[in-house]
This record gives sequence, C-alpha cells and structure tokens, in this order.
Amino acid sequence: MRDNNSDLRVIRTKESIRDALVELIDEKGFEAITVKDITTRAKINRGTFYAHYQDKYDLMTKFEEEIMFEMSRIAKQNFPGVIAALGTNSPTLAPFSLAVSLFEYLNENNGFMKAVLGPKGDLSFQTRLKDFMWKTIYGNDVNAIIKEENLLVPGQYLISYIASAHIGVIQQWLNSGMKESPQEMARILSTITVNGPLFAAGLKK
Amino acid sequence: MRDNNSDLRVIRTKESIRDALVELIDEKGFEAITVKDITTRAKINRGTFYAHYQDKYDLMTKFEEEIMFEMSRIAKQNFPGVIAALGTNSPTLAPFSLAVSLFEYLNENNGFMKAVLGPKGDLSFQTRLKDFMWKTIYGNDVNAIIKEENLLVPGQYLISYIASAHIGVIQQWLNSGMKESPQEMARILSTITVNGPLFAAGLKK
DNA sequence: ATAATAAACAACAGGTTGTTCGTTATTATA
DNA sequence: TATAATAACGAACAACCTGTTGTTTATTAT
Repeated sequence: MRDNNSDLRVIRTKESIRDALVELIDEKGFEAITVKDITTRAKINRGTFYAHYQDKYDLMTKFEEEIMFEMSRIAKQNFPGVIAALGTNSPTLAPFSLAVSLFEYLNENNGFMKAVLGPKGDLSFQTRLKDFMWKTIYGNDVNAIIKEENLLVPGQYLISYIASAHIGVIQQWLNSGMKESPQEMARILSTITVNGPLFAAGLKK
Repeated sequence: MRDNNSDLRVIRTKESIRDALVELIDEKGFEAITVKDITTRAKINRGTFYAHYQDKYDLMTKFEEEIMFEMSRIAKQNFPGVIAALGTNSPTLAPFSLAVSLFEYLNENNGFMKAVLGPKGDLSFQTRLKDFMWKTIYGNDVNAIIKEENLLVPGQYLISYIASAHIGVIQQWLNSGMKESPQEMARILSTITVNGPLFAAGLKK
C-alpha cells in the first residue's frame, strides 16, 4: 500500500496551506478568506487544495481538531492531581501546574492561537473551546467534589462564567503580545478565580 | 424637505430586512448569509437592499450600533450610583439594579441578541461588546475607586476576566431559553463576582 | 391631484466555487 | 537506478453571488 500521508509532496503542500491560512487570518480575518487567497499565498494549484480539503471550513476544522486533541491530552494528564487537590485546603497547587502546561502549549502555537482566538478569528472554535472546558470540568468526576446542593448559583452559569473568563484572559494575553510568562498567567488566573474578581481588585478583604 | 426616513415604504423595507436577517442568522449563521438570501426572505428586490446598505456588514453594523447605543444609555443612567456604592460596605445594591436593567433590555431584544451572541453569530459584535464593557469599567471615574496599587493582578487581565465572564453567562442564558428572570440573573452574576467562583461552587467558606 | 421618490425589474461584468480534463513532475520502492 | 504510482499543475466549465446601472411601476406626502 502507498496511501499513507508520508509523501513529501503532501507534507509540503499541507504545510504551505496552513502557513498561508494563519497569515491570512491575521491579515483579513477567517471569514473574508477565499480558497483562492489561500492557494495563491501557498503557491499551489487551486485544484490541489480541493484534493486535500472540501473547503476552507474543512481545513480549519481539521487544524483546530489537532490543537484541541493536544490540549485535551495535556488536561487529561494533569487532571487526577487537580481533582485530588480541590478537596484539600490548598486547592491551588495542581490546578496551577495544569494552567502552566496549557499556557506553555498556547505559547508554542501562538501563531495559530492568536489568529483563531483573535477578533478576526473563528467563532466556532471559541464555541468548541468552551464546550471542551465544559466537558473537562463537568465530565471528570468533579461531581465527587462539587455537589449540586452546595452551589450558590446554577451549575451551568458557574461553568459558563469560569470558562468564558479564562478564555477572555487568554485572548487578552495573546493580543497584547504575550509579555507575561506562563507561570505568571497561571498565577493571575488562579488569584482571580480563587479569591474572586472583587478581592483581586483590592475592593474586598 | 422630504429626505427623512419617515416614508412608510422605507420603514417597511428596513423592518423586513432586519426580520429576515435575524431569522437567517439563527438558521445558517451570519457569515453564511448572502445578500440574496436576505432579500429573498424579506421579499424585496436585491437592488432595494443596496439602496439602503452597502453590504451585509453595513446592515449588521448599523443594527448593532443601535443596540450598543441603547445599552450605553442604560449604563450611563445607572453608573453614578454604582460608583458611589462600590466604596461602601454593601457594594452590591446599585450594580445589581444596573444588571437588572441590562438583562431586561436583553430580554426585550432577545431575538437579535440570541442570534448575534450565539454560536453562529457575529464575532465582531462580541469584540465590540467587550470593548464597551472595558470602556464602561475603565472610563467612568473608576480610577477614583480602583487604585492600580491595590490590584493583585494586572488591570487589563482583571477587566478581561470580568467582561468575558459576564458575556459568557449572558450567552448561556440566551441559549438555554432565558428561563431565569432578569433579577435572578443579576443575583447569579453578582454572587459569583463578589464572592468568587470557588465560593459560589461551595468549595470555600 | 400631482410631484417626488421608493421599489421593482432586468441586464452587466467581475469574481469565487467546485469539478474535471490531460499533462508534467516528484516520489517511493524493488 | 529504473519504473510504476501518484501528487501537483494548468486550463477550462457551469453555477452562483456581487455591485452597479438604467428604465419602469407603484406608493407616498403634501
């Protein structure tokens, strides 16, 4: 058999397409991009694009899925420790190291992440990223820690609050030049989440 | 003069266009919509559309600006009280009534809001909404209350956190059928923001 | 009643989209 | 290294959407 994806021409082509995509999202926004834009920038024939992807959405989805898969892997790796820590009196250590790992991954893929999470990015990715956080929070035996009867607000809103807040901070970090280290970002997020926004603002003791 | 926008034909046409737009965003998402879709649904000639708007983005922008203007009006109206309350020991009363007013407004315009803030909506509107919250928080003499030296985290991340969190909760509310009252939603948001997510989850006393 | 003008209708060039040819160039492998 | 497989190319296609324009019809304000 010879139908593998190891043909150098395929690898080269796909890489050119991805590079072109990231550049173009930054320049004109994902939705304004045409397949012709991509192939012109990637210096390949338009027909070649359609040999690999159905359309620009298919391309984007496949790209995003790889990113999500990797983030999921990192999360799964660190989650047992997080669950264990949440029950204790110092619920910041394990979540902190998970956050650091994720920020390091974002840092490595900052070209794509900045483009896709930016103001000209892809709304569906942000939606999927929130879904991912939902499932990560809800699906991982958190029920063992967080009991419905202890919640002061409906669970769905609490999760939406936390997930959106975290993504918002990530976006701000990416768009303002990633000047803080992954460690510092993890500290910022856990400070606000553990103590609350008002405390972090110095308005509450 | 007769160049006013009071001609019944104009009013009828613009209303048809807006109704069609909201319907179509819900069905196929803003970006997938063509001008032809809109005019077919609105039962008007395509040329008529171009007599009023440059393209679908122009239509969307004008629609959104009216919404933003109204939200800004509501915010400005309630802000003096919010500023005053933040300094006191009960910093929830005035912000609470502002939140109620805003949720009531969202409720009135739920067709548009649900469409535009939903997963098939308009990313640029969400970006503009965050900018609006930024300016509302930063620009309104908050400096008199929030002092940079008291912040435990950089101000830009704190604001991004709060703004994104609030929008996320609003989205969740709109997409899950708006079953809670504006009052209840205001309570939920202030509970999490004042006491912090971990406290609201029952994980902290 | 009538002048003003919004909306409809029709046609236009220019652009993008998928798709399909035959041809050329590159690759994997024996 | 020779060769069979196949990726990529170039060109062409109908179908569709976009703005725009000129003409005609219908509605509106006064």
